Amino acid sequence: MNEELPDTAATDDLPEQMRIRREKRERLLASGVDPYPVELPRTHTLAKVRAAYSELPTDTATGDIVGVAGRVMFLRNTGKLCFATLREGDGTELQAMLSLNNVGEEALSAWKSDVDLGDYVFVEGEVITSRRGELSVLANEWRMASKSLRPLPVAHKALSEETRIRQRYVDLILRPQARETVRKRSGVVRSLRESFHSREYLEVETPMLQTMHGGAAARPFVTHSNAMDMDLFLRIAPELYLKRCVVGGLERVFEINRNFRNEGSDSSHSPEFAMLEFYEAYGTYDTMAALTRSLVQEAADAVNGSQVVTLNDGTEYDLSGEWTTLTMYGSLSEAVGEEVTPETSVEALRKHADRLELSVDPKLGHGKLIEELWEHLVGDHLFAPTFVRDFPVETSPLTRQHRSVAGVAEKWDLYVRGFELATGYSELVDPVVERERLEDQARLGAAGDDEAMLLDEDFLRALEYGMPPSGGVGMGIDRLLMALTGLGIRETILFPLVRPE
RNA sequence: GGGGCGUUAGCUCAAUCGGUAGAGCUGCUGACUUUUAAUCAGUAGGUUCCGGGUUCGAGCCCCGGGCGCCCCA
Repeated sequence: MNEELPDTAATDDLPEQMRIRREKRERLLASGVDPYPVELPRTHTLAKVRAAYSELPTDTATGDIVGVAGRVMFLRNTGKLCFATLREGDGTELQAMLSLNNVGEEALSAWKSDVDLGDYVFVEGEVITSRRGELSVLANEWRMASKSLRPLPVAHKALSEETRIRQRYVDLILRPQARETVRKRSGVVRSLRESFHSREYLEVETPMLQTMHGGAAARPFVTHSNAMDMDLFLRIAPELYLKRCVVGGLERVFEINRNFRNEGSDSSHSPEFAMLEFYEAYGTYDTMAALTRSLVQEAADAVNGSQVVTLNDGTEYDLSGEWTTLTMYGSLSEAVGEEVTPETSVEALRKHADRLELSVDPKLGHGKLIEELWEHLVGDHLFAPTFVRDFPVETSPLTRQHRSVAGVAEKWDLYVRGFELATGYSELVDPVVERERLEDQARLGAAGDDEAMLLDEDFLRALEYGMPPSGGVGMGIDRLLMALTGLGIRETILFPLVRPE
């Protein structure tokens, strides 16, 4: 953004309200007052004053002197008595009062002429309650702590969604829920880490800049290393590195970090998103499902104090207890009213699609058709937390075949409130089969499928040293927040990608 | 990729058929020693997203572009 410099020439072009604030800053400087002092004799946070004097009756003077600071969120100046509501980081507010008797004429008139909504100020004075019972600091002295040069948007009208996202800092100043969402997110991530640490998992950080992308079907972002003179990919998944960790004997590992997928964004997709992946030696897709449920329930408890969470729109969502488990073919058979199995022909599946007036790409094979039909008939209607398991082998190339059911893979997806929250596997660890599957994928890539993977020889070499039987899970952090709050993905991500203004 | 809608004061929004761009809050000046979206009086504030066109005259109509939202693929 090309911002105007605050020199005199540019100042003339600014809107009146910004010009006035810049003039106030200049005036303070000219009179020897630093509008941005380095240090303030603050003795208490606003929260500490509130906590210490929570029981103070109306219209009481304590004789206790404190120094407090905060952003001015409310101003009410009368002739000889001024009120301001100060606010600090967690949203705690405390009133400051400036009376002619206590601060004197000069300081009071300086307050009235210098302080605007949005400024940070410091106030030193006595803790009292006003006649209306409001806990307040009755100032003996005040100072500018940081002069704000931009007027805050009016507090009584909602900011447009675009402004909320583009200027999240303003959203955070104005909207308690914006602050609450950030705290919830932090609480969720902290809860996940604690859940893993209590289960003897190690947190690792694997490459985000990769020479080959893999571990998922998605288009990568491409960048370039000048020093190495080669193209690099931003990772689409950490999977192949986390499996290398398991090969190396790190038998329980997790990673929470960003993935990047060069695809569109909508209410549940963002090109840059936070992902949790975790792998456990000797785990299976059953044990991983149980662990995933615990992680989500523990996160709900941590940030909501309950496994029944209250969503944005006021409705409740129950995450407690056991969750429903379906098989993909079983639930699809029930939905179409006819047995569908891994042996069902492509023609038969296409007939079901036609009958449902679901237009499908004629190039789709059995696996993709099954998934399309399933999403349309079953997945889109799932609301309560549900594991759907045993996917077509063909669409899960890096997953183990089911130990006893032919044609399906030991994979589940977790659906919550109608969207996919997580996916788990009994991992494929046979290096020969893995090589076949990856080679098939690489051939698809050569044939022009942008979502196919490259052949990662180093990953195959790692597997050839032997990977213990393992379970693995990927879960979207942004989506976990969506599940726990009912918000859209652009509200759970602090600074979503937007085009420059 | 296709279609629809939007873009106007610091913020949220009006503006009839193409005919002087308005309101609320905010701001500024003044009054008020108990305010909680204070009240009262006065007052200021505009590249109507950008570029071109039609017209006596364009926020409005036409063409192109930017940004955003929604629906479809």
